[in-house]
Amino acid sequence: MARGVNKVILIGNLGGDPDVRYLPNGNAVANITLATTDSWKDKQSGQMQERTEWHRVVFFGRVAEVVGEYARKGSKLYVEGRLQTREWEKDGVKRYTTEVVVDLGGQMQLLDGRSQGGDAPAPRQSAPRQQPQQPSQQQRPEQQPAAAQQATPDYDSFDDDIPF
Amino acid sequence: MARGVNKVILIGNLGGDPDVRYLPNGNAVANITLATTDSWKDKQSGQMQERTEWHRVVFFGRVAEVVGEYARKGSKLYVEGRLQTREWEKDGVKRYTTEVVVDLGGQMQLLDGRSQGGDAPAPRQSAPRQQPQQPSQQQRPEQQPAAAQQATPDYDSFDDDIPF
Amino acid sequence: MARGVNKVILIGNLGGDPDVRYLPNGNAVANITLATTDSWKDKQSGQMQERTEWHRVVFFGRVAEVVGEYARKGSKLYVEGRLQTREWEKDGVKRYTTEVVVDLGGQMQLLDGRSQGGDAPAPRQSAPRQQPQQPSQQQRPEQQPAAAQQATPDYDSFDDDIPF
Amino acid sequence: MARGVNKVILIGNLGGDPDVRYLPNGNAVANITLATTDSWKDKQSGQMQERTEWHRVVFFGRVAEVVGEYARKGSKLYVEGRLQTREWEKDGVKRYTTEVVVDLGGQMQLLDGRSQGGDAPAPRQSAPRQQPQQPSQQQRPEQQPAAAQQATPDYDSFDDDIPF
DNA sequence: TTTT
DNA sequence: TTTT
Repeated sequence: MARGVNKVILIGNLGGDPDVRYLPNGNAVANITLATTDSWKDKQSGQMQERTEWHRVVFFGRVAEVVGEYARKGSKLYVEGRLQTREWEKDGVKRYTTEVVVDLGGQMQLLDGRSQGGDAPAPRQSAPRQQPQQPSQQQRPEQQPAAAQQATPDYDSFDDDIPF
Repeated sequence: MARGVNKVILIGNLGGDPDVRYLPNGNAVANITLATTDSWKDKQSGQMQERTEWHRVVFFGRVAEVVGEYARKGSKLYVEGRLQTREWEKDGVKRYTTEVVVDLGGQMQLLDGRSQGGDAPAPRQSAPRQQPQQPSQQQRPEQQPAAAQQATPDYDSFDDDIPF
Repeated sequence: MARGVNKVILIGNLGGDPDVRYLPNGNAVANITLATTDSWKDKQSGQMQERTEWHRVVFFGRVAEVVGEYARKGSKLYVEGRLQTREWEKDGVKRYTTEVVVDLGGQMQLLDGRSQGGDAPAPRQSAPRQQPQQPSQQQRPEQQPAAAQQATPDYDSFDDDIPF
Repeated sequence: MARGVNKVILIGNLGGDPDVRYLPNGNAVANITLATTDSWKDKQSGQMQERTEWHRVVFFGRVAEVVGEYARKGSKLYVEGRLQTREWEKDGVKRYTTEVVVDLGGQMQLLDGRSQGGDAPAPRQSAPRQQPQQPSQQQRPEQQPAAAQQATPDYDSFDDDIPF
C-alpha cells in the first residue's frame, strides 16, 4: 500500500487541448494544464483579489485515452491524483517540475454539461491502442521534458464500455 | 470563494525541524519538507518497489506557530492545503517551485502518539509574536536547498502533552 | 482546531429543488439530496453494475443562500463538508440520520455550464435575510426532522459580491 | 468508473476492537466505529465547545484483515472510503444506516507509532483465509444488521507481503 | 494558456 | 428523486 497519504483534488479548466502520447508498450500518456482560481477580499483595500494557479496534470493508461478523446481547451475537469516531482537537467543545471499524476489509483471526471449545450465536441478518433502513434518519445517543450519515466504498471485490466 | 477546487491532503514525516520566520507584520511562516512513501509490486519482477516523495509545505499564521513549537524532524503530520507554484530567478534563469500552502483555509494535525512515550521534548519557547525574531525576510538558501535527498532519515521518536 | 479529520467530498446531481429555511437569527439553512452513481463490472457475470447513492446535504449561512438561489433539481454540485449524525425520535423510537454539513469550514461549487446552455435558471428571488420566510421551524417529512439544531455561529462576516 | 464523486476522509480513534467476520467466499469484513472530535469557540459565550462524532466504518477484503489484526480500541486510523446508506427493517419499520465503506478503491493507514513505543500489540492471530471463521452470517446487534450484502468482487489480487 |  |  503506502506509508503516508499523498492526494491532490482539483477542479479546473484546461488551458489547451491535451497532449497525448504513447509509450513503447502502447500505454497512453496525456498531459494537460489545469487552471484553478482563488479569490478573496483583501484586508487592507477591501478589494476582491484573484489568483489563478496553473497545474500540470499527467494521466496514464485508460484515463489518458479518455482525456485525449473528450477533454478540450476550456473543458472543466475533476481530477484526483498524487503529487510527484521530477528532476531534469538543462544546460547542466538541475531543475524540478511538480506534477499531479493520475493513474489507476486516481480519478477523473469530465464536468462539462455536454448534453445540455449543443456544441458537444465530437469525440476525436483516437489512435488505436495496438498501434501506438508515437512509439518513440519525442522532444517536449522547455520546462516539461520526458515525463512519465516512473516505472508504471500496465493499465490494461480495465473496463472499456463507457469512458465516463 | 473560488472558481474551481485546489486541495492537497498529505500524511507524512518531517525531513527536518521546521524553519520558522516572521513577516514584518508579525505573522509567522513555517517551512517544512514532508516525506510520503508509495510502494507497489512491480508487474515484471514481482518485487516490491518503493518511492519516497518529498513535499515542500508552507504554513502561515497561527498554524505556523504551532508547527514551529511542536513539530520536529520525524514528526508525523496530517496536512490539508492548496498547491501553489512560485517563480524565482537564479543567475538570470527563471525557475519554479511548487509548494503546499496551509493557512486559515487549510488544516494541520500532529499525529504522533504523544501519550505513549516518555521522552516528550520540552516545547521550544517560541518568539513572541509582538517581537518578531526576524523582522526582515532573510534570504532563503538556494530557494531549493538540500531537502529531500530521497532517503528517510531516522525519525527520533517523540511525544508531548498539550495543545492539539 | 479539532482532534481528527472529518471530511466529505461529493460531486453529484440534486434530486429536487433545494429546501431553504431561515433560523430565528436570520441565518439560512438549505437542505438538498445529492445523487452519486458508482458503476463497476461484476466479476461473475461480466455485466456492468450501477448503484446510485443518495446523500443528504445541509448548508448553513451564506452558502445556503447561494444554493437556494442558484441550484435546482438536476444541478451538478461539488460539495465539501463533514459527516454528522443526528438523533431523532418517532413513536418513541430513536432513529438516526446522517448528513453532510457544509458551513464556513466547507465548500460548494455549482458545476453546471450555465453559460453554454440557454436554459440557465433565472436566480430565484430569495427572501430577504432580515425578514425570515419561515421564522417558526415547520414540520419536516418523515426521516428528516428538524435539522440544524447544532449550535452554529452566525455567518455574517462574509464577502457578498459574487456568489460563486 | 463512476458518475460523480463520493469520497470520505477520516482520521480518528477506534471506539472498540474491530469486529471481523468472513463472507461465505472467504472474504473478510471488518466493522469499527471511529470517533472524530470537532472543537470551536462559541460566539455567544466565548467558551470552547466540543462535539464528538461517531462514524461506522466497514472494511472489505485485505484491508479488513489488516484492520482485524492490527487495529485495536483506541487506535488512530486514517480512512478513505465512500458513503453508503443501507436500508434495514426492525419490527416492520424501515430504518437507515449510513456507513463509510473502505475497499480496494479506498485506503487505510494505521497512525499509531507502533514501532517507537514498546507496547506494540502482538498481532492477533487471524483465522486463515482458507478457513473462514464464520461462514454463516451471524446476527448483528441492533442498529447494525447484516452489512456488506452489496455485490463485492473478490479481493484476492492484492499484494500480501507487508500489511502497512 | 482556462474559466466566471 | 438526479444524472449519463
